[in-house]
Amino acid sequence: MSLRCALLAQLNVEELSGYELTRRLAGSPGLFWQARSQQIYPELVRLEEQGLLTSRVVEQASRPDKRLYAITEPGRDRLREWVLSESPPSFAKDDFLMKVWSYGMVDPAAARRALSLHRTHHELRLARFEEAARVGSPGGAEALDARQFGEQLTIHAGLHVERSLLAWCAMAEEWLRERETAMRPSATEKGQTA
Amino acid sequence: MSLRCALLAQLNVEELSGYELTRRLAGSPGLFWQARSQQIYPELVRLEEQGLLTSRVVEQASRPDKRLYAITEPGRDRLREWVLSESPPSFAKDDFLMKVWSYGMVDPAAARRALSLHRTHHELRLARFEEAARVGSPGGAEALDARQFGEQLTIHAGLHVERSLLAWCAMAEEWLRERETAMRPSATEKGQTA
DNA sequence: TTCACCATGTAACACGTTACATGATTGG
DNA sequence: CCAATCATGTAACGTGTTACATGGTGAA
Repeated sequence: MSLRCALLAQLNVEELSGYELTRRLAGSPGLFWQARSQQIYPELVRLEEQGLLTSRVVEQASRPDKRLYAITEPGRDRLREWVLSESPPSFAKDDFLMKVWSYGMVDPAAARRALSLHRTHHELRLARFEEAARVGSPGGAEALDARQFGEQLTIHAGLHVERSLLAWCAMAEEWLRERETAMRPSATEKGQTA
Repeated sequence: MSLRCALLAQLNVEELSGYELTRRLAGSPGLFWQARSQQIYPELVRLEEQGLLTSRVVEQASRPDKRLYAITEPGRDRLREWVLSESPPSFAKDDFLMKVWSYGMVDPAAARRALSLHRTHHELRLARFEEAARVGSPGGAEALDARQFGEQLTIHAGLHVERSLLAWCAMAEEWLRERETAMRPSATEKGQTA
């Protein structure tokens, strides 16, 4: 439903090919919304059928030909409407937290290792967001054009979330360390229940 | 894939019916993983076919009979393995942030209204997490049993994330206010591009 | 020559949501 | 009598992933 609108949002800025859209959705917007080419190409066809996009083939020497998609007026209308529509927050469906839910039932030391590995993922993501923030706003806090403005907002959302999750990881590791030492003396069966 | 394990995690604590599991996954752990009965019942059947669960029918007077599911040893093995397995962070696929990406292209005042509505959702969720933290750890910081330990960890993850998102909302609303006033003087065509 | 990049797809499957369907008991 | 709660499902659909498939160009 909203891959549809993610594509419209990109094409609202400029004309792009399916290939280039695929690359975009692995870049900065892809930090919180990724999609694969196999999903994108058919979706573009559907959007054109619905009149939200038009396309034209551009012949290229020394490269395969490509089909450039452009947004139409109905497409812009659809996008505008969608952008301002309400959306419930979607921090639901988290694999990792479902695992953490059982951390009281496994060996605390093993849990702590898993957690610390997970933390490295978030450190990496934070670094990516920081990089994106630097690259995306060269003129500093102000002087953002229309596209950069929204992009920077989303990047900062990422920064906020990643930092808070790293803080949580530190707290959780501490909890596990405490649990570890609290269980050590009496833990003849290694404290495993799960 | 991990609804499977979400169910195993619940049943690792106690024997439950499909109905009760449905209720659980709309409660405290369900704050970050929800599933509907229509998905749960068939999944339980599949898990039993695979030998990860067993079930027995309990006849009830004055209530419909119910089928209680219990985890088996292979089920526990599967769960243990899953709990400690690596999972990449999953803050991907966020509808709302995809919308925010286009906030530079719509009327800033309208965007700010949408954002402020979104903020109320997060305020509500934060309140739910705070309530869950209070109810779930009556004995204070320590004295958590095996189940409460993991549950509290996940609840605190929720607390961290919700607070950071509220901070971000405040920042974003401020950005939009600034953009609003910056555009107002020269904005004869109301500043809409999208 | 081999690898990476450009460029576009199809097919099968897994996962999740919506809508529909049934039927008993308890409390207001 | 009506609504809510207990209890369990089926069917259709939409979305997303994995695997498979093709073929040209440019650089090392």
